[in-house]
Amino acid sequence: MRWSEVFIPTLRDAPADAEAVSHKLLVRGGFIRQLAAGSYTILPLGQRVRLKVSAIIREEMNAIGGQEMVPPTLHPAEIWRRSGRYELMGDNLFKLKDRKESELVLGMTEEEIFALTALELFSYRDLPQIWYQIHTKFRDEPRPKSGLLRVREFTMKDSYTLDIDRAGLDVGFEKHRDAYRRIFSRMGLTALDVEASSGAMGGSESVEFVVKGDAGEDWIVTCENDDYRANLERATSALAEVDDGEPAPLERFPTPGLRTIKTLAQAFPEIAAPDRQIKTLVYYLDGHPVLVLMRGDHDLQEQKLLDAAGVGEGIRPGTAEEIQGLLGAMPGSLGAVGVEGIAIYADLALRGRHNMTTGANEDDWHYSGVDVDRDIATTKWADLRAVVDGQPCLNCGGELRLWKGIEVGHIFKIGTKYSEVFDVLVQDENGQSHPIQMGSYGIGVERGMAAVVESSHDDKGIIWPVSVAPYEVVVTIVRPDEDNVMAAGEKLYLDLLGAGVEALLDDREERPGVKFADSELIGVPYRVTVGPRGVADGVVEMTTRRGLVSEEVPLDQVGDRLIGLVGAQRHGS
RNA sequence: CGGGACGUGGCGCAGUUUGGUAGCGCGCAGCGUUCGGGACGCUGAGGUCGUGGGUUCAAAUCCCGCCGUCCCGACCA
Repeated sequence: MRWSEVFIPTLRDAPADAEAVSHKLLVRGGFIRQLAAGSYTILPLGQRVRLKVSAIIREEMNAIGGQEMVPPTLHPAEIWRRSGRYELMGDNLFKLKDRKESELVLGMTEEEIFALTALELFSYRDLPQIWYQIHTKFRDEPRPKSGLLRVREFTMKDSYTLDIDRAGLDVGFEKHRDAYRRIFSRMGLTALDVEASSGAMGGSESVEFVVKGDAGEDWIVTCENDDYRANLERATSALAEVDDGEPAPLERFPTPGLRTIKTLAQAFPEIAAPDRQIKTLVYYLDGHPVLVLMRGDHDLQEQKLLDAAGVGEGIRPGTAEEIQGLLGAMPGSLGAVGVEGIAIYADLALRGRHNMTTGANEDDWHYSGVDVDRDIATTKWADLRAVVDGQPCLNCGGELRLWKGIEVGHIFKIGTKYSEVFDVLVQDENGQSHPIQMGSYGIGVERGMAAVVESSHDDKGIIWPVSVAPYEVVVTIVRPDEDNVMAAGEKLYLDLLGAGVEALLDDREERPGVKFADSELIGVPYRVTVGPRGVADGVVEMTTRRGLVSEEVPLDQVGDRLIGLVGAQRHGS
């Protein structure tokens, strides 16, 4: 393409409120323009990148036996009601009505649709299957942000595995893990697969692919020795043994004005050190109150509570009034000793502990000598604790590190949730019917693009890897008005095109500085500068975008050099 | 949804406190001089000041409602 003829609206000024680097650079470089909150036009330059990302995904999905299809994104609400997700997804699901007042929804992930399609599978002989689509998803995000990183309409590759049994599901899951590793690596991303919470998707096990980056919204926990990695919503750490000493009797004692873990510990260091206290929190899960017990020096990880309770969303702390009505005391003097009729979730760190201190459900009174197993009617034990930076690794005792990441992919073992709802049954070799085991796997295409920019840029602009670059080479003509220069550049450009290299000819009537700056901003991996200074001597300057290193190359060799360089990197690594 | 901020040519902003009929930089068009790291001169085009109402002789400016966008919190590819 000739730059003078294509639509690449670069900007000198960044959008004022853009906060993520990728947002700024993609707007400035003329890749995207915002239409509304969380809604972007992908401009020609952006579309070239998007198509390359999609192509990589498609190749790798096909390589593991994936079959692409195109289901609708507009669905009857009825289908979502049947799976229970019409309610579960809450306001995140776009809902609308047609002219007949029939209720419709816009797909935000499509387990339901693929499960229905799978109704045409009847036998174990038909399995396994891997089906996928690459197209638009809608989510009514409460807060779109950071350009392409979080939007309301985006392209997702979602695939679904269908298997006769758990073993088959495990195989499909691992195939996806491998495919995802290759996809992200080919895109030039360093993505880590980490254990994650399954959230509203349902299912037993999930792994998230994350790319390190401050613009991300995920907190990731990894061990300094590299043998542990998990999402904070899921992560856990080793705990030092606590010696509780000889059991003492349960006793009430006055604690006037002591309402926090800290002040109580200071007043009664012997019996109320933070790790000797039981913190009692009141939460409402789907409208039902629960008591959540944590060790005094630990914080609750809310997602873990949701997972333990099997609740999709609908979590909130109780208000002071609710708590007063429920337990008869205000926060600061709460406890679960003797409490009945309310579900009690206790963190595993409290298991087997005695000589503990906790509120007595009367303002300004506490209990000491609490034996958790003896005195508290725990409904459910669970790991509810939020990991803190520096805690010891479960596997090796090394220090855990917390860092922010961008979730670029997520793979789930769903199991039979949807196949049971929609009666997707297949017969095994003995003629017995089983609900199909489903897996569900997603990659956000535009978010992936943004993640590449987040992790590959410098103060001049984007640095695209060849594998996803909008153009592979830009031929920059320094003086397009000088015929011999223009002719030399044009010949090189045509030679590159002829060899299959995606070249952009910067033939614009601009000063060299403008052209250099623009090509660096849009991140083309290689630039050849053709100017009067070199053409006279038969040389041009070849510049690699990463590091901006330049060298002089004879004009008659530069084409082959570039064809070789680009060809070697086009597939990604 | 809770908290904070903003809305003025295509982009970035000033003007609002103290009402007087809209300005700067970039970009854009024409001409000329320039041209290996974001040039310069001259000329010019382009604005319902988000929107509806109110106050006033007079509103970008003051008051009220609405809409939109961004940032901080709870959700996700």
